[in-house]
Amino acid sequence: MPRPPKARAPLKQAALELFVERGVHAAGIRELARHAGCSEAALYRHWENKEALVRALYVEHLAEVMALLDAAITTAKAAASEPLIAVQVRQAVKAAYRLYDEQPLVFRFILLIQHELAKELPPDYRVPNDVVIDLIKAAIARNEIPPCDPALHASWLVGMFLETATFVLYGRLPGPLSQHVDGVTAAVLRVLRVGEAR
Amino acid sequence: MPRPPKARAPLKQAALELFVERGVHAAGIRELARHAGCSEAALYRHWENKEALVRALYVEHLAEVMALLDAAITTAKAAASEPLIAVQVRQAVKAAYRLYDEQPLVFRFILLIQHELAKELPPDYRVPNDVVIDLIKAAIARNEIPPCDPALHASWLVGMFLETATFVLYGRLPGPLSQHVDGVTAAVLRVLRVGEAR
Amino acid sequence: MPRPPKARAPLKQAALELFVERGVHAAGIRELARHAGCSEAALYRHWENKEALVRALYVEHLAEVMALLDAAITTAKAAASEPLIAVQVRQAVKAAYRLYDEQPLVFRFILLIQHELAKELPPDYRVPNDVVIDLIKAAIARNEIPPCDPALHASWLVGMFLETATFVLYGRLPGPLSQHVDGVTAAVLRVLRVGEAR
Amino acid sequence: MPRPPKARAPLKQAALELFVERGVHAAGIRELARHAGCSEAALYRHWENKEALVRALYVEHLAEVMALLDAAITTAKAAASEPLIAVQVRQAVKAAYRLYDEQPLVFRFILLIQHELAKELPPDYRVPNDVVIDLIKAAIARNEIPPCDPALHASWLVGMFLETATFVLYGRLPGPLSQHVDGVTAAVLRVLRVGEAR
DNA sequence: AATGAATGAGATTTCATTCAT
DNA sequence: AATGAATGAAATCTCATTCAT
Repeated sequence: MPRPPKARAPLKQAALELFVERGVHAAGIRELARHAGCSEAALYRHWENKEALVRALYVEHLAEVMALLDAAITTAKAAASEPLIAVQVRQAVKAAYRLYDEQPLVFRFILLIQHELAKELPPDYRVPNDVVIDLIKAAIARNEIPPCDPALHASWLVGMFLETATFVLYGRLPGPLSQHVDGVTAAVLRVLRVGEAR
Repeated sequence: MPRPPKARAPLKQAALELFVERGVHAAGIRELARHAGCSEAALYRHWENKEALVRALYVEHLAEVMALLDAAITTAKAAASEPLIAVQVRQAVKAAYRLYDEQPLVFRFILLIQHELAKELPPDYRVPNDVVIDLIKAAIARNEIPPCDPALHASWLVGMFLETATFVLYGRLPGPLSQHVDGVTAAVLRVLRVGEAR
Repeated sequence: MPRPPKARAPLKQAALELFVERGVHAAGIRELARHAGCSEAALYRHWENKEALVRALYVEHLAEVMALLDAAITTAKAAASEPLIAVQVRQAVKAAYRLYDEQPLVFRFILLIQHELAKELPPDYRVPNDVVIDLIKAAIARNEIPPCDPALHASWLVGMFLETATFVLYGRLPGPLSQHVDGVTAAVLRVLRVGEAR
Repeated sequence: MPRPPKARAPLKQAALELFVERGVHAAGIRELARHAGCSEAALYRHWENKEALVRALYVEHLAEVMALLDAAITTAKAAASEPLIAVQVRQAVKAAYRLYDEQPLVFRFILLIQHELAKELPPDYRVPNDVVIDLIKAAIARNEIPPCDPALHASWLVGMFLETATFVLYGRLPGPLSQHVDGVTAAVLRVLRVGEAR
């Protein structure tokens, strides 16, 4: 029975904090180790190198988010008053915004490095954007919204969703972010023309 | 009479290109100088250091964008068929997206570093977000859209606008970006409930 | 009739100020030029290079000090109550301390770089220390003080003289330095055993 | 268990040698490292930067000197023929000059950078000058010397003490410095008017 | 197993000086 | 004649990584 690794979790936490606070490149191994309360060499026991730690963090947290979204969307049930897409959007936004409020670092970290890491992921790697596109396609198929370009509309949904969070982050909107779930949902439904389907 | 500066403009151009292509931190002074065809030290005659060059680039191009938006918005005229806000949004989006298509580097550079530099600007510095907020306030005042939270709705407009560009940038949507002007405008107007004002 | 050089004097003044304030090496040509209100290249019109400027400043001001001391010493007249050496010491100290109070930069500059430049001067170059040694030799010859090692006693005179100034400089003693002329003189005379000659 | 530091001591020794020999600024990190037989980066594991190394050297060696002086002064015993102050001065000068003769680098290093570093020390930091001032105050209190301004007289003692060393350093006086202990002591006692109290 | 030391490569920046206008 | 631009060389420092204990 091997003893559990002692430096792994603190390093991940320190990395999350420092990467978000100071940028991935600006946070050096020395700082990381100090923050985590371990040695600099410890990192190399658990990951190949710094870049691998970054990738691992990204992939793991992205998987969390994906699971969150998938759960929110697949468990959604249409109600008498509301089509499925409406419930799905609300649930998804609610789940994501709760994550933001509870673990802002995770959310911000993903935002922060998605652009840098976009090229490194395998091209068929499924990301939240894909979830949204599929969501829209399904709603069209169910005739809940008029036919439209799914990618284009997905970009709008994602944009509204993200920028609300950004505004809260920079203090342009009051937090917690969760209070804006209904607002965002309503706006999204307007963009999708829910209920206007032929 | 000293000789006229010969390295300044090439350095700015090289910075724009390399910062966008490889990231601000990954592009080193050596590379900048090589691209600009000058010595590394030349940079330090024109800017205090690399960071100052980044800031200068950001501020200058941001001013360009602000001028663009202001011009688009102030020259807009309401038509019989359309309220002023609709024309303003279309003009603004069109102007910005044309910039993106014609000088993608400028647009991408601003996108790229806005988060890093947000904190460095003086807190009362007027940024595009402020333009959008004012735009919405004015539309409310003119009774063209129902009363709403201007900052919240601004975040949505900005989000839709930006994410469309991001999707094009990463190949999720086809370019040129200008072809999406009308789509974005229509979606924005739906979010603002143009014409639904009581 | 050539026009008088315009940058020479300001550069010398700026050099004196900055060299004393920040150290000879820490004050760069750029800073010098800015302080002097001229171009960086101007320095090279008037001196071979930076080092030559330093040397020139040193030599010129040292000559001033030497002239000061020589004048003070040669114009001194013995009185009924006081032997010549006593008057000479008082006059010399008075002259030097007045310089300190009126042009502290000159005094401090000489102190500052004497160690660095000691090696560069021609070995027979006459410096204040030599003046003091000669002063003591003459006093011995005149039988005003008992025979002694002139260099050794000179080191003490110079040490007392300089350290008093240093204490004032660092606020360990109150200024102006001139108020300490009589004290230093009296102490010096005790060290020299004036009046104890056999 | 990491490996024990192997570069720290050699770096300190090299710094002492090179700083004294060529000046703090003229001795570069490369030269330091070469002399110490380690990499340039090693310096930065043990000190924040070059300046911190200089400061550390200064503070450490200054503490040595202070301990030396304190020991010399507190172990001094008055004799029938000599008041306490006389013995204290002789012991202190002897101890300090022995240090000079045995470890000239230490002594010269302190002399060399005292002016640059004076400002950096905390204002209440106790330096040799303070020891001398206290020495004089105590002698006055014991009625061994007439009342006088302790700081003023301290400046003279320190000046005589230091300048003797400086003269030896520059070859104006023969070495070893220790041969001048009695001379300096006698001169100091004359300045202090030992035995003239009352 | 785990540490802090050590390192080579390279980053940014400074400098005194020369150059082109 | 006088300037600010330009520059090569070198300075200081940082970094991710490897090493010896």
